[in-house]
Amino acid sequence: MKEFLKVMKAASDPGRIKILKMLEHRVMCVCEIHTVLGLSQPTTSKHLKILEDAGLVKSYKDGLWVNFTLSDGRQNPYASNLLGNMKHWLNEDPDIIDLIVKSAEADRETICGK
Amino acid sequence: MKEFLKVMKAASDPGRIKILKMLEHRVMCVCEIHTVLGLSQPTTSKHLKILEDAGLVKSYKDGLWVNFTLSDGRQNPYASNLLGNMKHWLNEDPDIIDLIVKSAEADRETICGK
DNA sequence: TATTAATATTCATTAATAGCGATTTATATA
DNA sequence: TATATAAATCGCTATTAATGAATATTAATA
Repeated sequence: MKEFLKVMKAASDPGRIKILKMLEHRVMCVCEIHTVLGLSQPTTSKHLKILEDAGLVKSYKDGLWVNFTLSDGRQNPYASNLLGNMKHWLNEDPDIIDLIVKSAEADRETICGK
Repeated sequence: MKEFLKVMKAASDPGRIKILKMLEHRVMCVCEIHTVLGLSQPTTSKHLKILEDAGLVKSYKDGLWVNFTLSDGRQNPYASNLLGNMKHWLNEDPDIIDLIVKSAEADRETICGK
């Protein structure tokens, strides 16, 4: 029950859903995500932690960057199921469409170094 | 996005998940649900409203009683999908097993009239 | 080793949610 | 019409969650 609720709660925030939708298209680092999302870096970092704890995303370091990708979902069946469904959900949502465009343009080299 | 989040939020509370699992087995009125769940009648009523707003359950009146059943999910694809999955989720959870036993024994005629 | 850069953590503030007692509403019936 | 009963709503408190500024941590590099 706890694992299930963790996934549902993780999926209950618009910012976190936007992160999942962006990660469907490509790997992103924290500063790309927070810039595209328009949320502060700490807030974004916390959202990512919640998603990771729920088994929805995973991360790996690359120098100073921390890259996030969608989880393969082998650990958590609820997370796996949600990720599978999400792929054909919200693709017509105007906010999501806009976000995907922006995230495609976002480049850590130009965005993060400022 | 709003409809999706509504379903995820509705599914983020243990009491509401318990309600859904009980309704998989039979129709129940508010007083049966609140008694079996051990939550107050107002709290239970509010949970049911949240579930109904999310398209997860529906209700119909029968005299003084209000009966709740799982929604057929025709209105909301997210709700429909969740209800379908829920049927094979959490069935081994000890709390849920216990709850189903209790809900099977609960009878509005003896419980509610007190 | 000192510095810079990306991310994580801490902290304080505000907003949202769960909970229940008291009350109201709606329906049935004496 | 008066009464009883089931459920919904109101008012309030306590807990949880989201947010960002400030700070700490970690890793690369001058």
